Formats: sequence, C-alpha cells, structure tokens
Amino acid sequence: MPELPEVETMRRGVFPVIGATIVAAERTPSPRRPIKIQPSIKLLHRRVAGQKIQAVERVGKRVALRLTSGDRLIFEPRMTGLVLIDQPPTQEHLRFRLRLRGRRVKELLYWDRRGLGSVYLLRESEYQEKLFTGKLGPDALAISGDEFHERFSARKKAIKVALLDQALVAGVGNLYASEILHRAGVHPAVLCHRLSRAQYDRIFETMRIVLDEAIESEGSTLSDGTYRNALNQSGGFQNQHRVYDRAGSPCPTCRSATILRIVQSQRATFFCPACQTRR
DNA sequence: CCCCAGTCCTGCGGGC
DNA sequence: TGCCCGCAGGACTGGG
Repeated sequence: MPELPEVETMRRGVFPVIGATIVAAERTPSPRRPIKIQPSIKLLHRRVAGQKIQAVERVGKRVALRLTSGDRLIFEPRMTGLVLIDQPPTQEHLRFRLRLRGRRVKELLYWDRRGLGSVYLLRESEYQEKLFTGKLGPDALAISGDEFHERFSARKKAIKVALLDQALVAGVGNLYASEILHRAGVHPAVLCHRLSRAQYDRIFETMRIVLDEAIESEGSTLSDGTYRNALNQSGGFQNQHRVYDRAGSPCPTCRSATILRIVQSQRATFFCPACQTRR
C-alpha cells in the first residue's frame, strides 16, 4: 500500500544514487510471471546505459529518476513494490536491477512481492503528458488550499472516494484518506459539493499534517510487514493510526464511540461515527 | 459525470 | 491442527 509518505521515504532512501552513472538495466531472474517493464528491457537498457542520474523525484505514488537525457525512469510500486539500494526482503521477488558506477552505490533495485507494480521509461515530453496532463492532479504536498477547494467542491461523489482519485490530488491512498477525514472530523460519505469551504480548509490542513507526520515516521508498515524503509526497517506511523483497520475498537479521540468499517467504491473506509459528522 | 465489476498478484488469517 | 478461500487495494478498463 505505498502511498505518498511511503513513496517519499523510498525516494529519500535512494538519494545516494544521485550522480551515479547507469551501467546496465536488467530483469532479475524470477520464476514468477514478470512485472511490466516498458519499453522492453533490451530497449530500456539501450536508452539508460551511460546516462547519469541527475535527481530522484516523486510524482504522487511513483518514484522517478531524472537522467541526463531528460528521460525519466519511473517506478510504480502499486501494492507491494519497493525501490531500494540495499538488501531486498527476499531474493525471490526481486524484479529489476540498475547496475551503477558511482562513489556511494553500485545498484538500485526494484522488489515487488505481488508484482502488480511496473517500471517504465518516459521521454521528457511523454513524462509531462502522461503524468501531468489530466490523469494526475497536483501533488498532495504541493497543492494550495484554494486549488484543493476548487478541484473538489463541484464533485458529486463521496469525499473519501474523491480523495482516492489521483486526477484530483496525487498521493493519497486508502489508509491516509481514512486517517485524514477522521482527524478533520468529516464523515467519509458526505458528497463533495455538500461540504463547506471551512470543511475543505480543515481537510486540506489536516491532509498536510497527516502526510508530513507520516513522512517524519517513515511511513506505515501494516500487519503484512511488506513496506520497509531504505534500511529495511519498519515505518513508525502505524502506531499513530487512529481509525485504519481498527473497526470495533474505541475511538482514541472521543474514547466513547466504536470505530466503524464501511465499504465505499469497493474499498474499506474506517471512521468514528461520533467524531466525524455529516455537516 | 459518476458508479460498478473485473483484472493483475501473493500471502495472510478467519472460519470450519 | 490443517486446509481452503476470501480479502487486501493501486491503477486501469469496459459497460451502464
């Protein structure tokens, strides 16, 4: 479930690759069905070999290596992917490797247990088109309060569902959407166009706070233990969760109501019926 | 515009 | 105790 904080932690974890030169791009031998790599590994190798990594960027829930050519090598971890420079959790699910020539590191790895993620190379123009035109909204940490309000306020869908829409704002996923709305005191099923400006301001400010705190804690590692930071350690934000995966427990804020679980758009939503009001 | 169901995939935990 | 099935959900697709 890497969302913005987990992907940002991965990004920071691989900073040592900045300045290194790519020697080779290769699939790692895996008995499983291979992950999606575009273009083919052979063509991708040809285009990245000899390129220097100029920066490590993050676009919503993706990590992007900016190369000297302007090309971006994108890692999209989806559910269980990790971008690493050190020991992967297992050899079995190691999917992709960049061999590097650099002072600090000799390789960058992409590991993915379920293999739903992908690795792809985009030219500068394709990068702008594919990732910034319509399909992906502004980053949750870069958007302004005014733009946030503007993008959401006319929508006729539940605020929780809208927060998951990457075309509206990029980076928020299922876990943080529940946490944000709980702390903001907004019921997840309220339709966007029914929310007041004051409520939007509250959601916006809370979103920043929750995401910043989660980055500070290096993300959330859930019970499946998949997500790790660059040092192969668990994140810490799972200890700060107030509602996510806590159905049936008392709300830590009001200490009286019981946290509920509902399904919206085929995803679990957790909330406190006392703290989160419809108006 | 909005919603729903299905797809990819693995590992886990709940239920029997 | 052991086995099986359903669930977890990020992004995308196709149909209503």
